[in-house]
Amino acid sequence: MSIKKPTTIKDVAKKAGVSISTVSRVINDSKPVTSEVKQRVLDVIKETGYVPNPLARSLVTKKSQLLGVIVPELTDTFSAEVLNGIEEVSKMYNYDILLANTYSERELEIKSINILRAKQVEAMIIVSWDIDEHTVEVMKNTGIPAIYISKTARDFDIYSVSTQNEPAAKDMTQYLIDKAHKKIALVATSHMQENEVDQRIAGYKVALEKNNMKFDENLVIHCGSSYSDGYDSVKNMLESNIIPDAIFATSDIAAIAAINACFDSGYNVPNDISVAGFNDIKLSKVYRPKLTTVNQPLFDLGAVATRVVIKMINGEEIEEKRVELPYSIIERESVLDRNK
Amino acid sequence: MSIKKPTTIKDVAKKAGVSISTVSRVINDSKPVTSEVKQRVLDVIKETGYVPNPLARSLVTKKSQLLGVIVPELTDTFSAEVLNGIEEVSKMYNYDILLANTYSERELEIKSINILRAKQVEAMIIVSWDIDEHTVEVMKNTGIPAIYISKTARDFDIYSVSTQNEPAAKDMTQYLIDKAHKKIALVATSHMQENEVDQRIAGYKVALEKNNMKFDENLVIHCGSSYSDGYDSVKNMLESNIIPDAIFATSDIAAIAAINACFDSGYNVPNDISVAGFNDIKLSKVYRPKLTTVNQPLFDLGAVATRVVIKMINGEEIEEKRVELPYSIIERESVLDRNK
DNA sequence: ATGAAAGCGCTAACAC
DNA sequence: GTGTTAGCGCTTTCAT
Repeated sequence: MSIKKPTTIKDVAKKAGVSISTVSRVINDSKPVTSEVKQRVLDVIKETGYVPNPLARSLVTKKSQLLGVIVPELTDTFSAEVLNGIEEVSKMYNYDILLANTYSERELEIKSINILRAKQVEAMIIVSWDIDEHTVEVMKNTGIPAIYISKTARDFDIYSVSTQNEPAAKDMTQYLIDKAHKKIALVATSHMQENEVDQRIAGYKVALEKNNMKFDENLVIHCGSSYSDGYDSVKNMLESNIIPDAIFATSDIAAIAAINACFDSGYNVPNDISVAGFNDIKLSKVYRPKLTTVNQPLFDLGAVATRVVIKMINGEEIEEKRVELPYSIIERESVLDRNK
Repeated sequence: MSIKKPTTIKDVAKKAGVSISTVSRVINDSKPVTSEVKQRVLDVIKETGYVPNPLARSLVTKKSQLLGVIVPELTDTFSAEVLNGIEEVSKMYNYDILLANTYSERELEIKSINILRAKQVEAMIIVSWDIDEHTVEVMKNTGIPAIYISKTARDFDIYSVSTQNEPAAKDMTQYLIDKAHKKIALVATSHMQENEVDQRIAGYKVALEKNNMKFDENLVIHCGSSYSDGYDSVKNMLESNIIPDAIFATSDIAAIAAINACFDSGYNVPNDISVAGFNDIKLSKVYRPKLTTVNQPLFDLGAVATRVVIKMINGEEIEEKRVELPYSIIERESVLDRNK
């Protein structure tokens, strides 16, 4: 490991026979410089491989070109894909990402905010299953621009990007009804609290009412978000002899768990029971039967959030505090049309 | 968005009626300070909510407390889990992660190195499917400590962490042989080049030889790493009437693709054909039949790499340049014991 | 158009 | 033990 002191602006200035201010002007294009001098400086820069030290620059400009990103879980498809979108756009705008992972723990969330703040990030993007009031408070107190990517964003007065959950759930339920399903169970997964899936449950209810189908509490299963939670819940339902002709799960993982539970209880999917999911994770295309599900533009969620946050940094006007991206229903194999 | 100028060391010094050096000493514990004075400073810090500006600190200490992490793909389970390990350990050591995603593109890889370097990261962790010579060269030229997480690491004179690929493949092949499989196909997926799976192929060969089974070129399928690549290849093989009694895929995704291809060609897994994978991604526990596969300690790969790299930063001696972590075979349902 | 100099917030000699 | 001061590498007035 050779210890090579990096070239500084001083070195360049000396080599080019100009003052450091001139060098600064050249690299920032901030003030006119005689083209001849400019060229000389540029040559020296190329020759020495000089790279301005962003730390020093940030110290004076107060612009770190850093975006803080807080995710609840890295290994989760949702986060990963959103992160992809964030990464792509921030790169376009020459921002870098400072990453923090919270495992959905409140304390870690707040700690992360403080760390990222200390690191001088210019803005934060917070991905959360379930936004916490205290966290929002802490975030607001920092005075740093922030945007949330979360289904629960509408419960707070914050900038956010999300998908339209209620209509999506309504449409999927309607889709199931259109395919002549009479007894539709809902597997409502929640990460932390109940309230976050409320919108999807609401959508489910709306569709039912619209079709004069009565809402049956027994057909609504609340469970955790893990695979095994979903599996056990559905297994239980089936064993209690509550046999729906369709199951709408509010996450793909739960939907897959439901499919497996059905099979293990002797029911075929989709012949006996149809199953629909939510999220369109990669796996849903691969699993057999291929999952009919609701697609959310995960990448775009991240991309849009990043654009908004960069606008905020630049002091630009934000049209709407809450952006909702469109969803779409992806028809695959796990739902059978029972009309025929 | 209230514009509040953050408290600086000066403000604290003034409020506490001491010099800034004393404040510095208190916050860094770098020199003894009378406990009474210390308390006074601490009080002011608490009162004002002062947080030292790491940028300014880094500028003088040349320690950014930043780790650069380069991954080939964020949405990939492998990267995500490794990243998890990196995140966890770096947090322990008070380092933050600057993230770059390369989509396995050489150019982006090099660009990322330069960006991260400019951002003053103290070390880099590079996750790569297939290490590129030029990239290694560029990296070495930066003089920044680096460690690679890659199967192809052994081809270079670099610090690396990986799993023991060859023995793992050998063992899995042996396992298949032990279960009385006579005709074992190998689906060798590669991300970019051929050479990276060589070790696994080698392991496969070794096991075959050891059991006096002859190596049959026709049973080795080379294909890309995507699901559909794997699916198509296996489908083709089956349609060419090459019917193995076991398929060993060098990735779980390929293994799942193989399972689906078998089913679609009318073969039952594991009754007609056994299938084994590699990686033990989350999905492999959930898929039906549950996948028998090789587990790699993904999280640990990241964790260990981070520890090593931090040691390097601190100028500590590194015992071995190449660390290889143990693997294990996870027996699930996709392989049948044909001895009975 | 260019240079000199101040200063961003902090650490680390160096004095006392 | 504590204060003074010189930078770290850069941008940005303010002169010239």
